[in-house]
Amino acid sequence: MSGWAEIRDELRRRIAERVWAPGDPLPNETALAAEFGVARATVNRALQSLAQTGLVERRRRAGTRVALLPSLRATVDIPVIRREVEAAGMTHAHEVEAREVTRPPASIDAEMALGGAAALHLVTRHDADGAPFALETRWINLAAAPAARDHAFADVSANEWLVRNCRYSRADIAFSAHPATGRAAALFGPGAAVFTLNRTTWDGDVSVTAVEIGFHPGYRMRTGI
Amino acid sequence: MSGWAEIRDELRRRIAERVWAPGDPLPNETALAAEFGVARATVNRALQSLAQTGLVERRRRAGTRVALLPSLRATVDIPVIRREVEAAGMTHAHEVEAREVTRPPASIDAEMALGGAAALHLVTRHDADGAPFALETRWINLAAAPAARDHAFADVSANEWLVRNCRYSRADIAFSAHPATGRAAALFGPGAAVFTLNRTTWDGDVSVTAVEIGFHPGYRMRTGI
DNA sequence: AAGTGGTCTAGACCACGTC
DNA sequence: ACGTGGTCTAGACCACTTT
Repeated sequence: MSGWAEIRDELRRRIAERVWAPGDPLPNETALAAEFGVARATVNRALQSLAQTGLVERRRRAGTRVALLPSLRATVDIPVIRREVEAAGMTHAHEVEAREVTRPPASIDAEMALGGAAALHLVTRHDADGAPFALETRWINLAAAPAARDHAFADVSANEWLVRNCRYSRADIAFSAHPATGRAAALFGPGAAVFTLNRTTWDGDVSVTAVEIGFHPGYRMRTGI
Repeated sequence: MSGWAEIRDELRRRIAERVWAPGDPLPNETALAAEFGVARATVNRALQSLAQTGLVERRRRAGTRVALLPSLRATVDIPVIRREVEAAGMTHAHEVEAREVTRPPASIDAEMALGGAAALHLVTRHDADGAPFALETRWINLAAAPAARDHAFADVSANEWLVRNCRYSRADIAFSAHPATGRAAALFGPGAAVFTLNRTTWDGDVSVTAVEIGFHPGYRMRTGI
């Protein structure tokens, strides 16, 4: 019982066994360090790890308490689609179905803060072993990525190209479900429920790209704690 | 430029500006510590933070490199539904629509490793301002939570009761989209696309509960980086 | 005012994986 | 074998927030 991970596990065990019930305060770091015979920094590492998952709440002066309603906090990995397909042992292909420079609809213009400027619009289909895997509808801010205007995105998908050639500092992400419409209905069947990922990427105050990815029926995004 | 967060930001800036391009190695911790005039532990903290988001990859002896394909890694907060509704300024109510002790279908039996034992089956509806918000279908392993057999779950939802009264060490989580069927079709409209969360919770090798929550059309689960 | 967690230091040893 | 990151220590100062 000396590493911070072991101390984390022991604290987690005590919380699970109600040694400290939800809402109860834990001993302070100095006391725990003395009990486990380690430096305070080691206990601090363990407690910060527990706080990150939401199991305990820490406030200066007030101390550390077991969370009353530990809402689960999970880390999801949002992979590059090609990688995800290949990791499943399937062959990935992608095809540009539409590509044009045009003014986006008002909702996209507002979300990307384009101020009425034209943007590059891309519709791309990802296939896994020849079957439609995901349909990607993307807008690229040409002010943030001017080189995209001259790129066909035939070999390298827009996502991979942007990841490699554009910088970004922040991303807003949302998951939802939508009935298949338009092209998605043709690919996935009318009335299919499409798992949808929306992501808007920012470099400082400038939007880089907004993308909506609709996944094939049966797609599951998995994670764990 | 002294705190670990400032050093993290500076390193992130350099990566964004291609001082170190994807795949490039960063200087080692000792060199960075010397450059920034801080202790190595401070640089270590900053680099661990970057590694956690997937921006850099670290291996002993091989050093730290900018990830080739930085797949986005986001932390999603899976809230207690009552909290989520109330946080939106709406009134939460929930109603138990079905409750029985029975043997679950084979898929649940396998997923929860029940070995054919009966479990508590609950169907619960969550409302926000009187409108259906989510439909919850839950199985509770009575071997792990025997007290659940005598609990009506009228006042406190099963989720909150379990969080407060059961321990768990691990959870598998999956998100997907499904067409509304059965009770969900009645609540959300036939053909609605239902954002679905599946979660199985474990205490060691014993499953505690498996729950499927279908959210109302229009529900979005948001996060960011 | 006082006690808590947050962070930093300078040094050390170790585990690991690449060379 | 050896250089890297991973971790730990003992001490210190600080920021914050509650009392």
